[in-house]
Amino acid sequence: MAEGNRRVGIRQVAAAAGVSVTTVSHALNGKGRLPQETRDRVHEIAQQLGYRPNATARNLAGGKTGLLGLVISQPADVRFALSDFAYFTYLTAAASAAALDRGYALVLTPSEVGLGAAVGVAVDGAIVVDPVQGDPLVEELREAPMPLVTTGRVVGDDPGRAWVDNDHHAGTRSVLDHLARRGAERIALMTTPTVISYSVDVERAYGAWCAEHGMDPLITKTDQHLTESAGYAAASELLSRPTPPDAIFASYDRLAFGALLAANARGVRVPDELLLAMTATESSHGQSSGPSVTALNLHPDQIGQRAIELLIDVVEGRADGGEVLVPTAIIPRASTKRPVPVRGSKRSG
Amino acid sequence: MAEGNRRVGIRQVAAAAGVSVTTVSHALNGKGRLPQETRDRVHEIAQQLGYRPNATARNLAGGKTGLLGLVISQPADVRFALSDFAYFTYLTAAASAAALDRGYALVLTPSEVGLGAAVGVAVDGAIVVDPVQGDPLVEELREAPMPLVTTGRVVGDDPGRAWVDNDHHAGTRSVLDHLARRGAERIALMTTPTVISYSVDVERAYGAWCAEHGMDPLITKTDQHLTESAGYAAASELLSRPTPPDAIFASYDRLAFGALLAANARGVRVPDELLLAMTATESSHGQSSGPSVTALNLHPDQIGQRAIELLIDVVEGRADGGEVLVPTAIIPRASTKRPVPVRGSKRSG
DNA sequence: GAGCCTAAGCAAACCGTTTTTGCATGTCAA
DNA sequence: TTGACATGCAAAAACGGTTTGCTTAGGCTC
Repeated sequence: MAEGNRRVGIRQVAAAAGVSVTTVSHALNGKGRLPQETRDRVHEIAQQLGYRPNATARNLAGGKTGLLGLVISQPADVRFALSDFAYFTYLTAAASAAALDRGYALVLTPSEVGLGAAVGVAVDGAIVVDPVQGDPLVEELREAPMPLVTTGRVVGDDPGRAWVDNDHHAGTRSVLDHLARRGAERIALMTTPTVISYSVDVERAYGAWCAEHGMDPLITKTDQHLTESAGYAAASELLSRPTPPDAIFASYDRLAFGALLAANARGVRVPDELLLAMTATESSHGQSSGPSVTALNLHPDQIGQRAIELLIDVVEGRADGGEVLVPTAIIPRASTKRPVPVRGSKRSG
Repeated sequence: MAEGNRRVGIRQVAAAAGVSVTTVSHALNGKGRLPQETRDRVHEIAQQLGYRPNATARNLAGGKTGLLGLVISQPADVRFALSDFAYFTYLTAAASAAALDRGYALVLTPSEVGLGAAVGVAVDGAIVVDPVQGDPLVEELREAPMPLVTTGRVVGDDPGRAWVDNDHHAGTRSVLDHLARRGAERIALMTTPTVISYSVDVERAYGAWCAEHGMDPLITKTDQHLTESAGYAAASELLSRPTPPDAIFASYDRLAFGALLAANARGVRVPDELLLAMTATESSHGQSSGPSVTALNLHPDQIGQRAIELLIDVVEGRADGGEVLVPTAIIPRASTKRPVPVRGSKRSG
């Protein structure tokens, strides 16, 4: 279809349609004052000629770059390996695809570099993943100012910011409910000291749930390395207490896998003597032995997609702030497979 | 520093330097005929004014997009989870940083989408990671034609293509040597059926090494899911043979972790009764129990960086083909910790 | 002194869009 | 009949650079 010696541009379309380039531009972008008939005709001819607008020219005229940046916030004192987190990979892949769909390109920026003037390319907006409290990058971007969406809130932020997050409050409660229905009476929460909104939300929801259910909260924090070893150590400590918990909710999959190993090592049977649940991504079937672990699925791909959508809305002036909550889904597996007691004769139907 | 009401452009610099925009452009890009003195002066003033060239305008004038695409090739019949591979994460992150350094933006393209006309943005060149034999994407890009660099070769390709890869041949031999020096006499190779140059190279090097050392080759292929379970199953089968191997070289870290579990389960002690080595990335310390596993480090970050460098050379016409080999490094750990026998009285020094 | 060459630098065209401005029409109310 | 006001479209000016040709001044040769 692509005839002619050069790539087909707006001028070729205009010539073929017998109109001016202005009209073509207006018709294709739904602007200006044109009868529907003209719009349709231009569209059709553009289609026939295989016209693809030149994004660079469009960006230049529009004063933008067409680039969006994505940075993963990291605590200053710990360099955890990105690759430990399937979460980031899924989020990033989905975000990139969503951006492409909308004519933007997503560029991953190493957090050491940031997005300041030092970077070779300028971006129209940025996503910061899991901002750690006090991360200077967020401050810097806000000063710029640069359109910004965070996934996970900035702890301590006022309302009105643009962010996308899971509904960790509801998710945590659903896991705790799940464990309680299966007989858990002392549920421990295993989490990390890193101050991101995720940790804060989970702890808070756990605290509230415990208060409501008259359960003593039991929170254990691992060190900052989210490895099986950390989970192993924390679980070993928990299980060696005089009154050990009868359920553990781990806020990262690898902590749960470590906890499972610790239970095995001590001869504590899961799920018979200990219930185990974790927060995870789709891919967290990855543990290699023992019963499969019940998971609260965070849908990082949805987070990534929604973050891009929100960011583009901000960039293009359709939105300013905006709080998007992505629901979580609990996936029961063997580690909590126990009969649910029938209370009284309560039945639905 | 940034004075004036508008962002400083080439015209502002020209005015401040008392020269034309042509001169500024030439001075800053090292083109045209100008005395060094003028170049220096323009540079200095540009610096003072905080001039940053607008990449979009530059691209428009130059007829490029400033975007490079990166796609991970996948076998048609298997969707393995990207996140299983720290390798891809490291490679991608390093590639992105390298691209930014050179004024390009790297965009991750989902392999389902590819890089054809269907994608919203056009790219100046592409990297295909680990092209699987018969991947139509590579064909398509070559037809386009689009500047292309692969990491890992396309199996069956003629020479003259542009690719970056580890020296798997040398790497494999160094692992086998390492195992042999520690007493291994029946080394099994555990790998996968996926046809990428990596698998092919490793198998070939293994075969050659065995022939040279008069060892019977023993290759076991797992199913295509590169999980601990797959490694567990394959290792179990190996260890149940009448004459089991006394060493296993796994071509993926998770296969090795699974093999370790299988050995534990059967009471086979590592490294005393079985030596274990694997191919891996920096982050592959991730197994949760048992001895740490000796690894052949692939340096995916270097692969990513070199691939970008080569691609930009191709895009900008400085290169056409080019074969870049990145060395591997063996990292001895507990799983092969055995005394190396002193042969005769041979000593160095 | 005419002719020629070279170095240094400028003006203007161009890249492919968007957006603003303005000019014909046609329609309708006064 | 005559403004007043939409309507439909075109011309031209951005957007911020790069690139292609000049022009000009000076030095050299004959």
